[in-house]
Amino acid sequence: MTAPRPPIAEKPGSARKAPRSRIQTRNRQIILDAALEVFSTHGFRGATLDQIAAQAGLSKPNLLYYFDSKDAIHQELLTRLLHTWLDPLRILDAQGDPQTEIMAYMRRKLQMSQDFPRESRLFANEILQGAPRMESFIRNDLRALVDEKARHLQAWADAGRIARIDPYHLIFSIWALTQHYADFAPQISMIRGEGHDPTDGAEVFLEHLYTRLLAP
Amino acid sequence: MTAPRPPIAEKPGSARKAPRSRIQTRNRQIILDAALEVFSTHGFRGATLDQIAAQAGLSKPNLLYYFDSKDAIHQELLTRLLHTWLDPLRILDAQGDPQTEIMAYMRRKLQMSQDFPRESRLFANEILQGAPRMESFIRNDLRALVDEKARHLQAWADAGRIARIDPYHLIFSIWALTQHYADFAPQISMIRGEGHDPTDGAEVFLEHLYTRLLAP
DNA sequence: AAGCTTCTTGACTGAATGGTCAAACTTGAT
DNA sequence: ATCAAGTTTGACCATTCAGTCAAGAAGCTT
Repeated sequence: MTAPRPPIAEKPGSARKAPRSRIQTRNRQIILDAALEVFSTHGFRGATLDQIAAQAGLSKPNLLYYFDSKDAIHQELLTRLLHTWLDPLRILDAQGDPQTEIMAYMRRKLQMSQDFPRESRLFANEILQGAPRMESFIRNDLRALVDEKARHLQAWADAGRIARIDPYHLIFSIWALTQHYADFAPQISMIRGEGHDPTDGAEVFLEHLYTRLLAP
Repeated sequence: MTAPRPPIAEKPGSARKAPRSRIQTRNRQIILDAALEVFSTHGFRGATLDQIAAQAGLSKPNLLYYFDSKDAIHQELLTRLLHTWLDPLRILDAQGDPQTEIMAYMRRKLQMSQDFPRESRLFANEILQGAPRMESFIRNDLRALVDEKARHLQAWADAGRIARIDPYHLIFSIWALTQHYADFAPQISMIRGEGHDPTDGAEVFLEHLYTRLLAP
């Protein structure tokens, strides 16, 4: 019944690894940057293509020349984000010194909150929505990594090298404390006065906190 | 030019303190409950009246019989939320025992995360959007309260009754840690397995943490 | 400069959205 | 039972939204 349709030249945004021209690389990046801004503040459903187009300084049809759909832009952002999201924890070394390692992990996460607040908000927005687009990532990749690192933390606690605390809650506490400085930055600014950087004093405080928490 | 328009009977949703029938009280509550569910997961712009109407089991025009607009529903939710949001901190007593007071504050906040996760997510969503609808609340009410309590904490620290830590970051840490269990509950569930309550073990962990952090 | 490809956009479409309205249905006081 | 007030909704409207398309503009290669 269905007539065999002739092969159609793929749009550059499409799946296949099409070689990308300078213009494509540049404009895709501009679009992703604009989309990150909009998605991270309004969530997926609250963001509009017109808004992203305006932010990017491109026309809406032009966005859809580079990406197949609103969904595709969002998906690309998430993919790129999740690819690097695990890195700070992955680096945590079971062979290293417990306090140094955990402290360094905390510092890496805090640094990410300072350097990539929009990515942090994008992630937060997804979780608030129930994480429908990240479920498999969290259930598989993230969970496996956390389980592994939690075993190391537990081993350190058992060996008396750090205090006897629940390793999962230790990890959650680092996520909570560091991401708070990115996700709740407006609140912090309004309370502390617009003068400060929201993270002013955070590193000192968190070092103090984890030094005391971890001491065996 | 404009003809003087006759006084119009106000809709029940309108501003003035109209006396409310049983049906009104009941349906307004049903609507607010449904709206809280929807707004807290999708944010203001991502939520639709149809979705709220479906959740409430009412027709869309019926929603707008009880509230003037989508905005009015959201505003009412925020007003109710902010009215009670400060209470746990307000109770903190400068005359009491420092450790007991701070610990009790942390426990009250954690309890609120368990009891009112949707309210917590609504708040988080607003902050992620830059807090446009809560700016004056944060800049005035919240800031004044935090400043006041921070002075008490500072006095305690100066008197050597708790450790010398930045009082603002101490408060932020309590917000971050307790709200994380509400706002990031899906992530926690997916990592720990659906069996647990996300807040399992949280109280013990946080008590341990603040005991060690606060000790002079 | 010619000719081909890549890029850009104005004008459009169908569906969704916030909101209106008049007519119909309930409720409660008499 | 009656009637006015309170409540509910189907049909509708203007706007916004994601996405399409054909035609034109800009790059690239020769």
